[in-house]
Amino acid sequence: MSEKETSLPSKYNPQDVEKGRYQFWLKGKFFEATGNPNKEPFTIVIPPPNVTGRLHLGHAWDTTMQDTVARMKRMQGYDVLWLPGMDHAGIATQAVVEAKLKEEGKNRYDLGREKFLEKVWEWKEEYATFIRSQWEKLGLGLDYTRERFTMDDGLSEAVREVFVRLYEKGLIYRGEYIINWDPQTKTALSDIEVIYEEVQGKFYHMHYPIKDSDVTIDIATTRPETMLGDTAVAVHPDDERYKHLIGKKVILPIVGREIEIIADDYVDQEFGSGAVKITPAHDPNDFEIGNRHNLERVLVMNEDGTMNKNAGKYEGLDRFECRKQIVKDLQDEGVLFHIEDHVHQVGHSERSGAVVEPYLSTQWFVNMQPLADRAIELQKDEDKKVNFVPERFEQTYMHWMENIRDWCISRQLWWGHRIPAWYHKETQEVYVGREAPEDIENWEQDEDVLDTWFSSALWPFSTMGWPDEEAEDFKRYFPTDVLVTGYDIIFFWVARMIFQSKEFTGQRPFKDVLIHGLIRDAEGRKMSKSLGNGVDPMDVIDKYGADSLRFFLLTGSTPGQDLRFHWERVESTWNFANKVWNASRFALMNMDGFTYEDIDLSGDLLLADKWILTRLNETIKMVTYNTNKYEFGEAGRYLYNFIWDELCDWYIEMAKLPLYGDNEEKKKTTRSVLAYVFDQTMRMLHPFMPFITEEIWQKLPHEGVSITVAQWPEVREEFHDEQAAKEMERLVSIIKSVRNIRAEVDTPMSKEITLLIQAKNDEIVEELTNERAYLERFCNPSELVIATEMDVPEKAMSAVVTGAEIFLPLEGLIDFDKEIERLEKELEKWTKEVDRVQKKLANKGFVTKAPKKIVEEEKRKEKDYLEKQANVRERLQELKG
RNA sequence: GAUUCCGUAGCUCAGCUGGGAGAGCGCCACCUUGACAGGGUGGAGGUCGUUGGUUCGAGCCCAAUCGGAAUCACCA
Repeated sequence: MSEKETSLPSKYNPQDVEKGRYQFWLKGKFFEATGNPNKEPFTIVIPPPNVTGRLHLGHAWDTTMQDTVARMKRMQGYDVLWLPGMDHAGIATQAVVEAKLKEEGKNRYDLGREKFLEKVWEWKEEYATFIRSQWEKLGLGLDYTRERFTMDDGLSEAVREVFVRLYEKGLIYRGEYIINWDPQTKTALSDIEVIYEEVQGKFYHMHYPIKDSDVTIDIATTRPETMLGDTAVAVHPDDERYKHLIGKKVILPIVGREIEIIADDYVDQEFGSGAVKITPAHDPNDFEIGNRHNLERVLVMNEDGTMNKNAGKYEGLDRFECRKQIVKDLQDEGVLFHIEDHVHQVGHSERSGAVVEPYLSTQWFVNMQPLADRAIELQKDEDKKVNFVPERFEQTYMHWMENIRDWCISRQLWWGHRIPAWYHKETQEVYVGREAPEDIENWEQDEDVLDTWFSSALWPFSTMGWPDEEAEDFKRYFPTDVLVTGYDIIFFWVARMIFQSKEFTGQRPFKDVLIHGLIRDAEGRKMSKSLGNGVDPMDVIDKYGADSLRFFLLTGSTPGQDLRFHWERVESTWNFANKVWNASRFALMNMDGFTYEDIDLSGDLLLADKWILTRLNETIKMVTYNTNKYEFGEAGRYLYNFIWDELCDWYIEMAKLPLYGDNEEKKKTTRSVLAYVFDQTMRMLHPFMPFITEEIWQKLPHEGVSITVAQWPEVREEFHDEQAAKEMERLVSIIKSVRNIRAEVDTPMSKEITLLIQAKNDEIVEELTNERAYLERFCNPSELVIATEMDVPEKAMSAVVTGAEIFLPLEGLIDFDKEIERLEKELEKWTKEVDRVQKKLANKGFVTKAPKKIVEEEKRKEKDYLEKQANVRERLQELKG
């Protein structure tokens, strides 16, 4: 083994530790899937971030969880493929590039389609580089040899393949329907891209005059400007109030158009006046009614939300300006007779925030029902279904699938996968195909592109070479093992991946899907640009290091819950990292020249050694178990407690005894245990804090080139020592009691005291005598007596532990009244415990029905408590007497 | 209207498919012990929202109820 630097600076500095480490990993190709046939594959595909900008804390959280799983699996010997990539994010990306153009006083039409797309590609390259550098800072073990982009050739081929196949099966169709129109970005949206918000609006009540009569019919609306497109008034067929009017004509005010009063079951007699204006071109329900009654569809708006020529004198006005005008005019004409406040839900575009307009338009749709049915069916097979973690999200998913609506997939954008449909210039014939038609000069391709999510839905298999089903990666790494994402995109993405995967590969896209929540600010608000409360993960890393950020994210919440960001909590994880650092520093300081080959655990182990190895076993068990269940918080807590409380506070303190002593044999054993425990601990901590653990591990006696490919710790039964655990417990109780009494009488550790330990039997005397050195180190006695029988001085403080009583003769320091008071409290405590246990044991139901193990445990406790109670009582009587 | 989540120490949250209430931060007292003063030791602080039920036993299961949040669907 070559000579190496074994010392560490006294302060943990994440910048120094993390610098260059990622390059070392990449150079070693530790993150590249090997394809090794002797290893079992384990696959994760990254949820591709949008190429619109910086990664936020949500990405950091999401990817850290994936990295943690991937790193553990890699160490466990799997051939791990964690595939990186990015999403072209149609609307979002086009919007930012257009915004940039606007700054230059241009728009996309000035450039033209081709030039504009060149600009977007430039933007994409810039941000892809930026995103990769952020992944690097987070320490993500990604296989860059397989990085993908949703608009790569291969992925685009997959998109066309899926489109064509669905079209050929009749599952994709084109038609004129009411869709959600965003007048700002001038594109159609799918239903889930519309966010409904409660808005304080108005409810306008109007009289529509009935032709050839002096009566009117009252109707109400929240969007009075749409009345320009009314082509009927509908009432319920059974409504006694209106039955006689059915078939009569109404003169549409302002417009003067004659429209019919029709009867339709859809109308709710109870709501409003029971009569509804019907605008088939601007309302989905009215559209349906219009179809049933063969009504004319009158579109009154342009694509940008201004009124068109059908609006007559209102032509050119913005829809909201038109509303104001028309309200005024209707009032003047006496048609509009009442306006009331009305709170209702108004749809807004997820991307632009604009009020969405229900709008008649020709678009492409996916006929969802058959696909959804198959996805629902999939969940019925326990071995083939997608396992949601936490389980409850499966219900959310299923509910959506069971109430599925057709998916509008065309978008009036330029950035994205252009729809593979061509229209014959003369015959208007439609051609859908993987390639353009041969006599291309006679055809025109559809101008529109596909919804971004159409390509993301194929991500788990399009990235692996599909539609080539013989592609090696596809055969080996698909289906993937786990997908990690937030609950906010279950519908957008998770659900769509599942039905597309089922349809095209016949399989689930991933075995597990781990759903996490949202990151919020310290007050619990969503982080958003408008609030300006966002925290840049790179700022956190600059301040506290990636390891601290990661550990905070992993341990900050439980699966499915939201996570609040608190700087103080990141700081406290930094403290933990610093603790790990300094404990390792101590270990290294005592390991000069010690090599991995020198580790020898076969010698005589001291109590502390046996105990820490037992605790290590337990920790390995719990960390592995919980990480496998994606319970990173629990796993992290086991690591934290083991390292801080057991390893640092007890083991290291106890190890100082042999390390600072002159028994070379014992020193070597302790060094072995230290080296072994630190090695194993660093490995376990590595998926959580990759940088610091690699740094320390490299300096520890170790074997292998990188901790990233070191073997994951295994429980070693030969190290499990129940007896040592018990003895350690007694020892710790004694030490803590002494500390307590010292605190009570204000006697710091530096002052020596006399310590008398009266053990219950000879075995315990022997046991404690063996551990005498520890007692001396931790209690600092001038005199230490351990015996079964002894003259107990009257003037002494005392305490009881299991199997022994301790006395500290502290003449002059003791306030006897206070000591009696303290012991009485103690007695009360044990009496209470005894009562509780005895009551439990006297309960026949408990003894007969509770598991044996529990009953035995209670019996053992009863014995222990009775003994302690008796000892305290006796002592109290002595003092009083 | 349907569904879901949350309510536990001053604050932020854990609590492992029911078996004696935990952590971090904050607070109080003490400690310059040779890895760490961003440390150590000791301590205070909780009717586990409320009420019922199931059970030998409930923070955990069931029902109801109060309060907070989210998602979906909505009547013009």
